[in-house]
This record gives sequence, C-alpha cells and structure tokens, in this order.
Amino acid sequence: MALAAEILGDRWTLLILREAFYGVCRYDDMREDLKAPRSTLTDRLNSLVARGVLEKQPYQEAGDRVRQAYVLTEAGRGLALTFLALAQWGEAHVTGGAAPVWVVDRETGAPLQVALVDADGAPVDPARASLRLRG
Amino acid sequence: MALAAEILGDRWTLLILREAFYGVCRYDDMREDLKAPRSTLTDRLNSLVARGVLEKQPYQEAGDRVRQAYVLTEAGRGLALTFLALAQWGEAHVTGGAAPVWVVDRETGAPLQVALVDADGAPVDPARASLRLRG
DNA sequence: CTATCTGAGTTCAAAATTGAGACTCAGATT
DNA sequence: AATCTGAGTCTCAATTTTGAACTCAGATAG
Repeated sequence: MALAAEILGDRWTLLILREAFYGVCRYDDMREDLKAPRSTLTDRLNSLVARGVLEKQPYQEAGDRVRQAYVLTEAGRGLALTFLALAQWGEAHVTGGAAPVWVVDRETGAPLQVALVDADGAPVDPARASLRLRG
Repeated sequence: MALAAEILGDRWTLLILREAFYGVCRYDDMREDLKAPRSTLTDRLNSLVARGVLEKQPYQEAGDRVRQAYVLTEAGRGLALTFLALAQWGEAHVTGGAAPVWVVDRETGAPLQVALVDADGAPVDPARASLRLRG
C-alpha cells in the first residue's frame, strides 16, 4: 500500500482524480474547477500519467487544433471503489459538510453501497478484516 | 468529499492512519515505522485528533508515568473500507510493488473483498456508480 | 539527593514545495 | 497582420517540511 499512498496522499492529486471521475478531462477545466496553480496541476497530471493512472488522449474540436485530454486508464478506473468508499465515509462522518451526496446506479437510480463481502457475497463487518501477506 | 480529501490528501496523514489500522498507537512507534520528522508527526496527529479521526487515550505501563496513545475513533474506524479498497487496488494495479497483500477475515481467514452492492447485496460494476445529490 | 534515561514533544535554520502571475507558443479566426 | 485560446513554462516570494538539537516530567539508579 505504500505506493498507493504516494499516489493518493496528495491534495491536488486526489482532487484531480475526483474531477476525472466526474468526467472532466481538460487542463483548463480542471484548473478552473479546482483553482489549482498551473505549475502544480501540470506536475500532478504528469505524475499521474507516468504512474499509469491517467493517459493523454488526443482530441480535436471543430475548427481547432488537436489537444490532449487526460482520461482514466483501466487502472485509474479501478480506483472508483476507493473514491466511492471515501465519499460514503465523508457523507457519514464528516459533520456539517457541503452537499450531501449519495452513491446510486447511474441508470436505474437505485441506491448503492460500498461494502465488504466474503466469497459468497455475504456482507462482513469491516472490523473483521485484516491484511494478510500472500503466499 | 472535499473535506474528506483534505484529511486523506496528505502523505503522512495517510501513513499514520495505516499505522493506526495496524494497531500502532504510540508516537515513537509511529515515528520509527514511518521515519517521519517529529514536528510533522506531531502536527498531523493533532489535526487528526482535532478532526475526530483519532483520539488520545491515556495509558500507563508498569513502572512508568501516564502517556497518551492515539487510537481510532468510531469515525476513524469508518475509514477501514476506504483503506481496504485502496489496498485492494494497490494489490491489483500497482505493478512491482512490495509485499502483496490480501484482505481476509481475521478469524476465519476466509478471503474478503471490497465491492459495490445494491440494496439486496447483489454486486454492481463500479463503473455504473454515480454520485447524486440528496434531496 | 543528584545523575541519568525515556517517551513525547518544541524550536530553529536550511531545503524543498507551492502559489500567483507574467510570459510563451502554435494553430485558428478576424 | 493582429488577436484569441488552450496548454503549458518561468520566476520569485511565501509557506511547508526536514532534521537536528534542545526541553520537560516522571521513573530509576547510584
């Protein structure tokens, strides 16, 4: 988990990834949403690309030159569960927060939850979980 | 999620919480494990206490004076899912990492997984999840 | 009673990182 | 030819982080 911590353990990186999950993928849109300094934003985007969490994808808008979009890679999309768990936690435990938010199925609107389950899909109390070395 | 990001979006804070989940709760033990500078460690521990994620608990060892232990609060323990999801991600996507690790039931040893489920406990693809404002 | 040890800090200067804003650059538009 | 725009780079002041040294209080040793 040490390397994972290096990736998530940074304010701007975390916020950039949240933007990415919301579908924002252009430099200037992120900069405006986050009010991040340009140099920091550039730096974090590059790190995320270097670590394979985001990738640059060329795109072209009508009558404009080609530009790069930053989109989540397969690995990056894998962080969805972590973010959802974090959102769920913020919702439940961070008092007096901003907009309360809910995890739902984007198509049916049904409420969803991040949970710990065993091999049969039965829910397990997170307090029972333990990290075990493999092998 | 903005405030949650403020809490997790810091290298040392993240590592301190991981220690706490492993059961490490003494200043000097954390300092040694993490090789964190004293002033930074003190600062982060205080923030975590101020935000109600950790709390100080006095403890006394035989023939020694009373000292403070830093233990997870109820809210802090709520972050377990987030950390497990992150560990699971690191395991799956961070290549060439250190010790590969597995989430298991601490009593039965059965493998566990962090998953997104609907109200009936049926698994749902995280890509279907969306954050919706409540109300 | 004085000296010493230990965990848990505080203080301080040097080094690294961040932030705000100005500047650059390439292609599209007027 | 002049202007606009997205996506940066550059610069430098302000903030944060580091690491090392110092402090403090109570326990223990001599």
